[in-house]
Amino acid sequence: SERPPNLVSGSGSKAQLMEHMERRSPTSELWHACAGPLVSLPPIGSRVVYFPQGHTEQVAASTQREAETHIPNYPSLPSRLVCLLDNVTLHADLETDEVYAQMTLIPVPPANEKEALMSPDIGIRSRQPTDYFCKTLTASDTSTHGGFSIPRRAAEKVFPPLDYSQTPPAQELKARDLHDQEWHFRHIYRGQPRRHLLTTGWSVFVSAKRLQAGDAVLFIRDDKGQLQLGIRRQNRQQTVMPSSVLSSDSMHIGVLAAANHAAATSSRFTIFYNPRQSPSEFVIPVAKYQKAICNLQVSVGMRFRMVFETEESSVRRYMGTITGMGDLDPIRWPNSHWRSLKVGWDESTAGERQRRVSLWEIEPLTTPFLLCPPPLTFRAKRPWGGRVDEEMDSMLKKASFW
Amino acid sequence: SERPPNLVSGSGSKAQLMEHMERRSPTSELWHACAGPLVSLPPIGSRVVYFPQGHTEQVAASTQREAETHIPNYPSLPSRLVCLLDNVTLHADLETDEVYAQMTLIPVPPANEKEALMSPDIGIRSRQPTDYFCKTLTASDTSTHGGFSIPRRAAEKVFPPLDYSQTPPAQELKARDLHDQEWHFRHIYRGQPRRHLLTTGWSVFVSAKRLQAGDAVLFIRDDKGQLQLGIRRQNRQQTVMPSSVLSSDSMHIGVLAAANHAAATSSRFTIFYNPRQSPSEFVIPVAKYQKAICNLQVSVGMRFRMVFETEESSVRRYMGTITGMGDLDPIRWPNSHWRSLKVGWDESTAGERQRRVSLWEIEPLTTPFLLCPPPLTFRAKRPWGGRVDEEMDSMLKKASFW
DNA sequence: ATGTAGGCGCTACGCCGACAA
DNA sequence: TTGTCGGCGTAGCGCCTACAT
Repeated sequence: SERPPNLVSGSGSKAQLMEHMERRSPTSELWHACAGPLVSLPPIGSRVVYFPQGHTEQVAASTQREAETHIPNYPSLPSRLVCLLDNVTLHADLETDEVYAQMTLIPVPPANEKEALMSPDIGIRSRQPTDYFCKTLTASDTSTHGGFSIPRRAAEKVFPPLDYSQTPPAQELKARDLHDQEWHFRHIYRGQPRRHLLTTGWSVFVSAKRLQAGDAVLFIRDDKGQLQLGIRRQNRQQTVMPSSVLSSDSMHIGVLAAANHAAATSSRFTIFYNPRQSPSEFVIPVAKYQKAICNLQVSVGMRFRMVFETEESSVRRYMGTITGMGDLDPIRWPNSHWRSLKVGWDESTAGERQRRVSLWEIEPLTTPFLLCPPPLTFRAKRPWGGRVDEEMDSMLKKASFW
Repeated sequence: SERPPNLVSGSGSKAQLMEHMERRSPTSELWHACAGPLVSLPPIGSRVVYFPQGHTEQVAASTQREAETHIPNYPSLPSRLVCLLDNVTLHADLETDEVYAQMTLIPVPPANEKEALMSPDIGIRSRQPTDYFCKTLTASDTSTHGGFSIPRRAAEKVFPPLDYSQTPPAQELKARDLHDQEWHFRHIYRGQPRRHLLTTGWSVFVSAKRLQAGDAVLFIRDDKGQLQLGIRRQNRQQTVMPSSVLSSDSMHIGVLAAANHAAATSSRFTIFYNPRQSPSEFVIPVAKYQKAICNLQVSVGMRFRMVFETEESSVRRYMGTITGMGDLDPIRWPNSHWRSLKVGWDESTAGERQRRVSLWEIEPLTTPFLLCPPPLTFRAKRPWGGRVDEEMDSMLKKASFW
């Protein structure tokens, strides 16, 4: 069998020079594929609820420092801020390819908060791409000894079909990463039994991205038929970032002071949301928040389900019971709904699942008890929403409360 | 001639796993060698003057964003804060080996500021190690084609002497980097004409540290005769760090809010000082500050000298003239001494030298005019100080003012 | 269906002088 | 004195199949 031609990874070598310049934003499809099935971003122009508490949790997770006690209080900063989502841009870290979103928020003046909270749910949940696959790399995939073994169904679903009359069938694939950088691979179907492989070009990709066994790669075919590829690193490393720029305390204070100042002046402020770093979303569509707060009557002992991402990047629901309710931080953030529920999980493997969750994260199993009038457009038709909303709807219908 | 034995870079392979854990702080000698000859840190327990303005300049340099206009004002935060330097720890970035210092400061209550400003100069300037060398890497040094060419004098000064009876003379060198990680090199004296080279082990070091031509390595022999090695990267990259954790605005605000809160409560706060990133030192010994403010009568047209670091990491003085005086930011920081002097430089190659400097950075060429009484211990004997102080002393002696 | 290992060709890494500059 | 190059030997990269799970 003939040797493969000398494929040069086109822009791969020049990449070193451009390493620290972002060329283009990732496509929405690729970004969401990397972010995972649980992540959805509220649409630009919609109203959201911002939780400083959740934001500081993300910073703490990034700096690997817990919040210190000597952080100043901002008595005028409420535990939740209703905001206009002025802008959202998608990004990927230049070092790690970790995805994050930059959001600019404009706090709604307190006088208009109530009204804003009633704004309709115009959210179109960003859906996962359909023609994509994600594979966790094995030791063989990342070793220098060979190439990348493509799961059969994955190759047939997303890669262009091979010409099986060739012996062996092979083609050159081009795929663009989150920074719009192009990578070249030789895709071949060979071996006994037959299998799909990426050979030439794969190792330069692995070493350039510093992939290790346990990390995952992800290929999608976009609506133009072009291939894109992304990375999901194993939780292990996740950019520990001791920063050396700002102390964790100053970062913590910076989050609060920025939000406080923006709230006081109704001016724009900017935050970064790292879906795979942050323990929970801290920018929530008002409708989702409002439904959870007003429509659900929760109580200790109540059973619920909650969605989690599986190893294979699909979703799975875990069952649990509410074991308590109350402020996570009664001193600093009294009367906050952030992680106000203490919960226990049914399965014994629940080691790493949170012991505290927020109202809007759970799907109750009992019929909800309505406390507030629903938003005006509540029964209006709208695009296919997330599962939580969908099930809320069906439950409300069953309750036939009005 | 026989082939070299198979040297394995001892901890180099395991290093991957430990990549994100700091093992030990750099030694003071190595840290200062990497920081360069201009950098000195005030001693723990001494009084210092902290400039929020200078601190935000460093943050701006790190995030590559200029300070935005919509940063809130902190009217109660003065442009300079007299502080007790509670602690200093030395560090090196785990990704880049860039050195930085973590300082914890405790603001002195305004009532005691005047007194604190008069505290004696107990500073022992951290001296550069004597047995060290620093070489900027050439294309040959960093290419995969060969090893590292050691300047002759450098090798003879810092490396253990070779046994020149061998043919060729060679030895194994071990050196620890800023993270106390050990690296192994084969040191050989060969070629026609004879020269010192590092061969085996060098390329793994270059690729692990991602060194490029233009970066510099630096070897020192410490007081126990052990070798240490550090890195000074070319200004080019210098960890651009788009962060993805905190917006540059929030960082900026965080610096100010943290200082403001610490000043208001006389409580400890933490800052990072990146000597090779920051345009200027922003934590100054009170004595140095006080001398510059009180003892110098500066005026437009006055000639001065100022110390800069040369390419070869030694020092050199440039001549200039004061062309103006006034606040750098009259709105936000009125009556600040931070970069209050506008200057012009004699040499036409002054492209990258600052157009604005602070009083304590310059050495005036005229006899100083004393305005305030000197600190009590001013004439007391003290350890060998930095050049600026030394010259100040001699000038004051010549002036024979009292 | 796909992870790992043995076989083995060949590239490029890296050790060596020879030259300049 | 020291930067770069042509020369080469060989380690290990990477393409292939076999085999196991």
